[in-house]
Amino acid sequence: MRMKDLNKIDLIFGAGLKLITREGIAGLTMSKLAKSAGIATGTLYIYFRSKEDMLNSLYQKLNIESNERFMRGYSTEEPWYNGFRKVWFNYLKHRIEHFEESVFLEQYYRSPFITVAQKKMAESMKAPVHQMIRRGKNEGLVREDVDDEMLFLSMLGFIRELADEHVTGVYDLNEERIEKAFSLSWGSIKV
Amino acid sequence: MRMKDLNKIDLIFGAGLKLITREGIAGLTMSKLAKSAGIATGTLYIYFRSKEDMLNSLYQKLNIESNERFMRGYSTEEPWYNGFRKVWFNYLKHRIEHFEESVFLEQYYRSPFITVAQKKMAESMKAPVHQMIRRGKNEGLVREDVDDEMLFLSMLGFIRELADEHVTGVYDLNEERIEKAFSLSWGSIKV
DNA sequence: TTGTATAATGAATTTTTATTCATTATAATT
DNA sequence: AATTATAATGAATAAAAATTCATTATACAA
Repeated sequence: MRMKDLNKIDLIFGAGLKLITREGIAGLTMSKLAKSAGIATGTLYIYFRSKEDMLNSLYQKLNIESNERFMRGYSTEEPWYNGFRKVWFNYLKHRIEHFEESVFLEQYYRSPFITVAQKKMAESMKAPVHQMIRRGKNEGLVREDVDDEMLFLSMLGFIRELADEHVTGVYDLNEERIEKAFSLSWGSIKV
Repeated sequence: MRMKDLNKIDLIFGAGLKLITREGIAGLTMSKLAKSAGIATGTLYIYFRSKEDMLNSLYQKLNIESNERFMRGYSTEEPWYNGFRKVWFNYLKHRIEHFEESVFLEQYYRSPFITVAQKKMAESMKAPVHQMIRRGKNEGLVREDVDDEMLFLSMLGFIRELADEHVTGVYDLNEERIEKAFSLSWGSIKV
């Protein structure tokens, strides 16, 4: 008995992300997807029930994966500043190296495909970063006069713009600029 | 001889933006659009050659309108800080009051519909804000050790996140929080 | 008023896209 | 090596969406 080729799912996902980055979810068709993945259109339906199912699965996978990456290497054992720095760099690295995923996640969030449960889940994923910020406050390292969410957004928004412009070739990021950007972020949240 | 009803174009644009905010460009169909605008599908084709033409026109209009709003009231006659504050508030106000437009502009940017010329134009729209930042440096008010684009992005990214979360009901913005946010932005770019 | 050019309509048509399915190929099992 | 269950194919079909067009309604001009 022949088995399903599990690599094929990743192959499809990869091709999908590439197409979506170029022309959005609005530009994605099943035949383009199959062609780009180098398989027959019918094969798509062996791995996914429908186009909607394919997009749902992709979202599910990426949402978990990417949120896992943000906190990688962070530990409450380590000094707070080190952890914060790690998370900041993780996030920038993530937005750059997984740019296509970010584009997809944002588009999917405003597509006919997302479900209510998925919207809720996305929201809950922010918890670990909030915890980190609160710890920074408790240790007297982060300013208390600005609430957690605002601090979070100032960091997140900045990194996001930096990465976007870098990837699209508008603003080239080098080691020096990245350090500068980090110190800008840190400067605006530290006590 | 009966004339075209020019209000109808805005009616169509308005209905389009509402639908796109909810389900993205991927979710927009001409029949949904007509229904939502309260007209017949055929009527859409009196005002626009095609769906693509409709989206192009909408983009063109919004891109000009929204960029015009950012610098509204800014003048080199006034003290720099006042102008900066004005632009900062303009931008936040814009992202909140014209949230649907922002969603559309971003999706359109990664859709099969955008043209190369439109991409270039979008880039060139940033010039006035850059000029403002340079003026701030010349007057010794803005830190020289960070380049214009980075300062721009730190401001832009933060405002954008704030507005998004506010509009989607995740983070409620009040007078006090807005002032706090502005001082956070200003604090990170001032000398 | 009346005529007329054009706006508006929505069902019919065309085009595009998603999905199915009969057929072939292939990996695992005996 | 033969069997077999299922993967893979891509042309055929179904479904959805864009666009057209014959018909009707209406604003403007004479």
